Amino acid sequence: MATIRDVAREAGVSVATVSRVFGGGGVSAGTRERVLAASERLGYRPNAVARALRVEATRTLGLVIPNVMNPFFTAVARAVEDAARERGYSLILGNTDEDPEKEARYLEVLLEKRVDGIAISPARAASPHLAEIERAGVPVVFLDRYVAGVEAPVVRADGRRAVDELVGYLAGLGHRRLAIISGPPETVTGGERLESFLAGARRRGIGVPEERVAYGDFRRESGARAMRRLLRLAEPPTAVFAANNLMALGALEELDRAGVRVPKEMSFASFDDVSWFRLLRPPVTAIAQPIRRLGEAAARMLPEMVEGRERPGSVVLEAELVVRGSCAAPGGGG
Amino acid sequence: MATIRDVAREAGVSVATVSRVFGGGGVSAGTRERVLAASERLGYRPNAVARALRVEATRTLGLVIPNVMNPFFTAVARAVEDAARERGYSLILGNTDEDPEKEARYLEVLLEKRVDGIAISPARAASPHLAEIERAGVPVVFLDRYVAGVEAPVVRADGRRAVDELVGYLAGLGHRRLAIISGPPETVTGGERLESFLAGARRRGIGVPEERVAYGDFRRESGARAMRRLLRLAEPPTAVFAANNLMALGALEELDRAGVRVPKEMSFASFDDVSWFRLLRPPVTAIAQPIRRLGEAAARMLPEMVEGRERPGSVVLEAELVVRGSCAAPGGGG
DNA sequence: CTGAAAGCGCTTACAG
DNA sequence: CTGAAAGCGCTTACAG
Repeated sequence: MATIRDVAREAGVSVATVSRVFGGGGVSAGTRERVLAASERLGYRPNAVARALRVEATRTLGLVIPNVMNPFFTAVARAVEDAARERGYSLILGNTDEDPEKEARYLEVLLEKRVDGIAISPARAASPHLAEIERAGVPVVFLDRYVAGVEAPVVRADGRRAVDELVGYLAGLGHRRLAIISGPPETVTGGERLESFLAGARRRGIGVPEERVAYGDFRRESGARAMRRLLRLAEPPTAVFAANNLMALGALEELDRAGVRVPKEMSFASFDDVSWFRLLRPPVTAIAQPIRRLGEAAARMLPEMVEGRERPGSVVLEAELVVRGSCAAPGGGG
Repeated sequence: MATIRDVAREAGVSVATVSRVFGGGGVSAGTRERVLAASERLGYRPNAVARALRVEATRTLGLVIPNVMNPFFTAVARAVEDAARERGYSLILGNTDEDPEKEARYLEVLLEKRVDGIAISPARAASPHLAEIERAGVPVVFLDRYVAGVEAPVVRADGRRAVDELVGYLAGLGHRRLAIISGPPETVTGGERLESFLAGARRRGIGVPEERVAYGDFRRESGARAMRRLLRLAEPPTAVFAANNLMALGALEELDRAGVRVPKEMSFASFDDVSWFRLLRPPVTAIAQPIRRLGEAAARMLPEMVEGRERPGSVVLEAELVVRGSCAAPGGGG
């Protein structure tokens, strides 16, 4: 591929002049035209890696998320990507599969590739690489989850109030045997949803014995497994809350397979709302996160930090309970 | 951030030696240790952009898809990302929103960033930039869709047989008023699905008048709009086929909103299978693409081409009709 | 407005 | 095994 020198020679100018034509310096109209014509003839494309080396900025951002297959992250990714593109940044995508090892590898690569900033939803609450990144001065934004001890703004939805509200709703319906399919408690979101569920139940005089807390990993298969286990209990729950959309999918598939009727024989609700929840019979009661607003906030934040305009503060929005038809009074009393 | 010179000075060796330690040249055990210790102390991370400039390879691939929110592309992206990572490549993600302009901008950026290869599902059947990329010698593989005239392998599922089979199935059920919610006919997949649907109907003596061909853009909202239009027809169809998953979602929402009962009052089928189709009542009859195998094929291919081992041939797999419960005899004869 | 030159941080023949 | 030196393709003070 043609280089800036080829173009300079072809146009009869210096490489500095060619650089100015593409970089936006002052160049006379005639010269500019000759340079453009020459670069057209040669099919010249400025080499962004040479430029990045020189100006010490890659115009590239890293986005590290646990799972592209999760519609929540997919929607956030879309928003981030959109805002990044608009501001002239590219996005390197990293899918960690909730695996801290993979996450560590990705962070190393992003560091070596000298990305200008990183948006990350960390797999676990601790990460040595994140501390290194902080030291290296690379702007970081946490998405949905964060790790303590790292000075970086967080963009997330707080689900505690909505989960408490859900528990109240279930209690009001008459449920006393509540179960949760929890995410990993060591993640912020996993821990928060579990704790507010448990606390909400306790406050209402409802005990949730350990056997009715089933731990999953936020992925679909673990949701199915958890539901299978809950259904086999000597005293199965009358209402189950899945702590994210993917585990809800697995749990619903399992209910289907087992022929358990919702909400007649089992009430069900999910954290995260997904478009197809409304199409199910009954439509699924869920806790919706303001995804679009989250994505936009994250997307705006990173370029701001990169360009050093300011240190933005965290953005914490509220998740909302959306009552639909998947919960009813226990004991077939629907 | 520390550079290779800092490490060299700290370890009392030349930069060449430091480079060899990280690049895998022959270095004595003692020297290696001193270099590693020094780089540890300084928190050194090799600068991949300098390396890329020097070796003329970025170890970065571009992935350009029409829509991250489409579970099909999301699954393919995941497979590509996985295989890329395993082979030491990063992935720059580009979301075109089916917009040829956005696609063109992305391709320019990828070209300037000197990615080692590009996997793309083009928005339209023609693209001047793709020709330039070919000239530039950047390896390309087409995913799902391709543009004629560009010499690059394609990885896709051929849906023609399955669509024909679906039409036969519907005809066998007694349907004579067939409708299709088609994708843009100028895309390979849009055109192919529409044509095989029309041809299958014709061959069975069923005419599909123009008013029963509703064009969408492969996105959800267009599916809803199309279904709304079909329902308002003086002679509405008795069976509707949506040409992809997102338009199917929109169409199903519209059927729901209009209170049309499936399959009693309307038979419905979709191209693309999605996990939640099985959870609907009735479960949706669909044409499934072998996504995992497609993703794996694409993922394997690109690094192979980049490393110049060979020019792989195209991979065309077959889509499969999965009959479930959303189609029945017309006229409430379910 | 334009050009010569230094330098961004690496890798890699070449020599020893 | 180790080092000195050239060069990858740019940008940007500095001088004219």
